[in-house]
Amino acid sequence: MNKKLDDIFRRMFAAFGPQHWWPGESPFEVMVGAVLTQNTNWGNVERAIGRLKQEGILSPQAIYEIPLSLLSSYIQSAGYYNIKAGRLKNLISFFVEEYEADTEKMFAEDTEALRQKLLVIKGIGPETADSILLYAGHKPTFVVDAYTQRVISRHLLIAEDADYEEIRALFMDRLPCDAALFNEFHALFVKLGKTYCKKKTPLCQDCPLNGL
DNA sequence: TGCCAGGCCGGGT
DNA sequence: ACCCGGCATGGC
Repeated sequence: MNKKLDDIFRRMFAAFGPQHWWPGESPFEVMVGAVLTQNTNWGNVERAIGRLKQEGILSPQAIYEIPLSLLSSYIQSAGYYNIKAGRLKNLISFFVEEYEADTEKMFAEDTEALRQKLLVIKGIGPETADSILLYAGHKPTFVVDAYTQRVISRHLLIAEDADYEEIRALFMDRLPCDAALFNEFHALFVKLGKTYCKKKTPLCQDCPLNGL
């Protein structure tokens, strides 16, 4: 394990403890949440998921069959609801048609092969695909998000203009390939980012990573 | 009150 | 191959 990354992980873990991600009750719920949370506050997503439950349609078959306009009205609180309704449909259609809505079957596939298939789906980009693989499938892939990017560029670990795959490779090349580690690491980046590394505060005062 | 949140796509250069 | 506008709600 790379020393600098090890230090970062230890400091974040010491500061915040285990994050218990993903906050969802089933692999399927994680898949839905992964789409709904695109560029969106998690609180708004929870409300949308609650609504889907309340309407009794938080299941692959129900989402597969429901009219697009009705789906978008239920997920309104998550924002971008017209776009996201379509993206959800795309993902769930793939899930139903290719794997009979069976997560066991889907995640039995080779991780890298499945990742490439997810990336073909319209509305599923690298972060959403990796979130599904890691948090729904417990597959060892590193999730990179805006917080991860901001934190590591502020702490001078990588060029500011590094792209997604570059940053993902940085972690995957230097860490043991362990889904539980990747899970906690990413969740801690989000926690740290929310607490100390916001956009508006260029100086991360009291950030546990200061002085590394 | 504006700015921001656990992105991604499509069209233009 | 990049760059940018669009998509939208709710909390602080």
